[in-house]
Amino acid sequence: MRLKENFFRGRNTIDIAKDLLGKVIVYNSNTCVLKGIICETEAYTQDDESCHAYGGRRTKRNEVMFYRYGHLYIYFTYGMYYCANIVTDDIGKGEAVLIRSIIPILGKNTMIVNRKGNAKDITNGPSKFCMAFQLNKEHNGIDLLSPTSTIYLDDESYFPKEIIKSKRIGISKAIELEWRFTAKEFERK
DNA sequence: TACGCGATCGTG
DNA sequence: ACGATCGCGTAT
Repeated sequence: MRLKENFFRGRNTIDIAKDLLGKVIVYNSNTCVLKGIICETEAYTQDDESCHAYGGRRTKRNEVMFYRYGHLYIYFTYGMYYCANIVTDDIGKGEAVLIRSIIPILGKNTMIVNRKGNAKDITNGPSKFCMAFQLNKEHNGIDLLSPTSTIYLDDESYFPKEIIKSKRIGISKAIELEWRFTAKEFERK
């Protein structure tokens, strides 16, 4: 069942980051359907120095972070890569969750092709996930909660057996916060 | 207009 | 451990 507004409404970003573990991200492209179980996330809040929208800082790049929860914020980094986030708060707040890793459950062959034929470790990193799903700036600002959107979140009853929290990686500020969440195994209920 | 750096990845 | 590679944010 597709996730609806009530998954986000009135809830804080940290809790949403945890609850996204086990949810399925679906992409209906023109040519195929791709699905993966979200298994690693990182939370980024407004009062978090390493967040693009820290202190309400609003730029052309991070504009989508200030949209309502459920929108997809995709940014370009390191001159080569994209990272995908899900906006988690109300309009004007600027909080989001980075999708760091997924487990492919449908369209894996297509993902391998999208990853230039490299069949190993195809989706275990934020930019690897974007490459496998061919997500780029064209998808920035998509509303995952819209009934007609080609990308959306689905609850297919996968539940993490255990959620491991740890420090976020690849950042230089607020590194002490344990806002990275990982689930290694899931059970279907 | 100029410059330094980055929520990464792949190779060695 | 390190190089690739370029848009963005900040300073001039």
